[in-house]
Formats: sequence, C-alpha cells, structure tokens
Amino acid sequence: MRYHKIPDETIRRLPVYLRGAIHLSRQGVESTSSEHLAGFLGVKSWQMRKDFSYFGDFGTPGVGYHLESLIRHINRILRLDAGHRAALVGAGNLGAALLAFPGFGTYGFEIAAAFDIDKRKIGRKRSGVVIEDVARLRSLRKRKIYLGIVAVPGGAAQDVADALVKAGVTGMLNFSPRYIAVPRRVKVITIDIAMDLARLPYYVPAG
Amino acid sequence: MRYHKIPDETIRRLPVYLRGAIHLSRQGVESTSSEHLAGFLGVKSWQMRKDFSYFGDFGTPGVGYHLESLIRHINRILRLDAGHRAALVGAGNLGAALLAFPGFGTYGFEIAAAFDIDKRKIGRKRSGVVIEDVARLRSLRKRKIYLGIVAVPGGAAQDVADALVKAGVTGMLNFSPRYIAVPRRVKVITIDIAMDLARLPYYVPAG
DNA sequence: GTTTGTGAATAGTTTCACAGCA
DNA sequence: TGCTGTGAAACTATTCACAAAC
Repeated sequence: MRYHKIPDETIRRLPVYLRGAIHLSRQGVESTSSEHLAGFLGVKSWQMRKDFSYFGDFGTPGVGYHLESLIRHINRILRLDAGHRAALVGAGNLGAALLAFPGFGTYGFEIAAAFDIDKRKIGRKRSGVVIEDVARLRSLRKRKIYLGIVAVPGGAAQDVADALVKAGVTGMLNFSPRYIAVPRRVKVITIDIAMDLARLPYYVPAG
Repeated sequence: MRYHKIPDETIRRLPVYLRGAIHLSRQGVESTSSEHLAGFLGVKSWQMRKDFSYFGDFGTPGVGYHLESLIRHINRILRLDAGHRAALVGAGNLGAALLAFPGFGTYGFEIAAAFDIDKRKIGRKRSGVVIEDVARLRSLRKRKIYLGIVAVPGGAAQDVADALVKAGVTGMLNFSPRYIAVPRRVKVITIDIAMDLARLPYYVPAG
C-alpha cells in the first residue's frame, strides 16, 4: 500500500461494507471472501478490495476477511468507534419517524436531543426523547453534541442550519429540499427524498 | 450540440436544477442567468451549463434562461411531464411520514396506494390513502402503477421487491438497509438514511 | 488451489477558457 | 457588453489482470 488520496466514492461505500459485515456477523458468520460479501451487497468484489487497499491489509490471501476485525477497521476509519450523539431539529412527521428509526444504532448513533418551534410539541416525549424549544439550540455546545439532523420545512432550513453552526455543530444531515450554505469546516449531507424519486422515471421504460 | 452519452451525474443533478427553477419561478422570477441559479443551488455555473448542453440549447446568450421553458425542458427529459403514481409498501413510522410528505407533488408524483401486512392498519386511512393488504399488491398492474416505495424492515425488503416486480413495477425507491436484487430492466434507488449519517464523522474534525 | 492487494489501462467527470450569439 | 454552449485538458474513479501470500 502506497500513499493515495482516498476517493470520496470509497468513503461513500465503506458504510455499505460495514453494514454487510455487521449483518453477516450477526448471523454467526466468522469469515468470508470478498466475492461473497460483495455479492451479498450488490457490489463488485474487486471494487471492494480496491477500496480496502487504500487503508492497508484487511484480509488474508487464500482465506478471506475476518468479519469482526473488518468491522473494527471500518469503524475506526469512519470514526464511528466512539459512538456519536446527534440533535434532531423538527419533530413533525419525518422527525418523529427518525426518532423511532432503529437503524441509527447500527452505526453507533443516538438521537440525544430533539427540538421544535411548535409550543404544543415542546415538553412532550417522542420515542423517549423530550422535545425542547428550538430557541434552546445553543445548549448543544455544552452538551457536546456536534451532529445535527435538519428535518424542518425548506423555508426554515437555512435559519436552523445557522443556529446549529452557532451552537458548534460541524456535521449535518439535511432532509429539507434546499441548498444550505455553511462555513467550509462544516459538512452537510443532503437527503432530498422527492429528488431521488424524480430521477426514477428517466431510467424506466415508458410506464 | 453533438452526440454524447449522458453522464449519470448529470441526470442526478437535473432534479436539483428543476427544484431551483420551480422555486424561483414561484417567487415571480421570469428569467435568470446560470450564475444566479447555480449560486442559489450551491453548484457551479459551468457545471450547470455543461449539463444542459447535453440536451440542446436551453438559454439565450447574453440574456440567460427563461424559467418556465427551462422547467418544461427538464420535466420532459426526466419524463415527469405526464405525472406519476407510486405505491407505498410499509405504513409504519417512515411510511406514514412519506404519505404526509408534501415534496412529491413538486415533481408531479402522487402516492396513489399504500400497503401493509399489519391487520390492524389495513382498512384505515392515512393522509387520505386507504391502507390495503400487502397480499393485494398484484392489483398494481391493473391500476397502472409502476413505481414502488419500499418502506419495510430490512428482513421483508427482498420479498416486497419480488412482489412489486411481479406486479409490473419497473422502478423502486428503497428505504430499507438492504441490497435488493431485481431483473435488469428494473431500476432501484436506495436511500439508506443511517448510512448517510455514518459518513459524516469521517469528514468533520474530531468532535 | 484460493483469495488478497495493487499497478496499469480504461472509462467517466469536472474544469477551463473562449468562440460565438443576442 | 454579457452570457451561453462546448471542445479540449485535467482530474478522478472504475476495471482488469496477475504477482504475492496463505
């Protein structure tokens, strides 16, 4: 292994590999080949091996990958090993679904705080989390929460993002259908559900 | 404009441009430059112009783009102009949020049917849609619904996808954390929310 | 014999810089 | 003069094929 800038696409795929490794491991599998794991995940085996090669030797030639150690490696690279707490802003339909969502635990995430602007929701509990007034976002710095999930309507997204940045948040998952401007040190990943649906008709033969 | 295979990345960005054009148009803007529209969306102006160039002349040199005509063009390319009806499978937390989600309308989508396996949910209405028994999925062919939204737990995802394919569905939005195997003619776009969150810590300085 | 790790070849995408049109 | 549309250059990512490791 030599020095290489790691491709963004490789980083995007690492959680896929991690998900597969965790899944097989839970089923009692101890070791597996790149061929098998990649097939299970719908990727190419050489793509997976190439991706791993940027970080060193994960497997054993002639044998394959030891899942437990693979999981440890990927968790370390993605900095998931310490666990992370995130703050949700917006406790509407989508926010409530995210609070109840079991998948975050797989990667060591916990939604540790939730905020809304609606007085009727503030003080109530959803999925074990008390909903706080959005005005109290600044408390995140003291609580050492530096990941935010933006689940508010588009019109409020930039204001919420600004408040999160002010509160010390350095990474955001944005579910609003808006581009969010942030300082360079802050990373925003946008999930625009309707937009993803919108490119489906292009690919399917006239319905 | 010459012949070119259209890059997948271009197709991925077209809905972004469409969203921006619709947004500005609703605000009363009639025409705009690539510089302005791109800045609003957080992309580069030459990227946008290059993307458009694969499909012909959208704008007027010295003037810019007429939004209404730009919207029409992109809608045509993405085959959104006719409108589309989609079937939702899984009326849990996420499914209910999707049923209530206002964003689909922007691109001419409507969730026209919803299915669940839980007898207690079947027959009830959510956001104006009656939840049907998942056993009735096969009726989709007759109803001319060929887009599916998979919002079931991972363990059920492949079975649901198989049933959707059998019912004539050719495009799916998959919210389950699983790779779904389908015939080549069917297109699956997977949105794995936890996975997207999982690559955030890699990019942000140690929290 | 099997499977990994990777240099080299190929393919795809972004970026630039500017000719040409309004 | 202002802005689009696009070839060509630069960059990034995928794919292949096989030597080395077990």
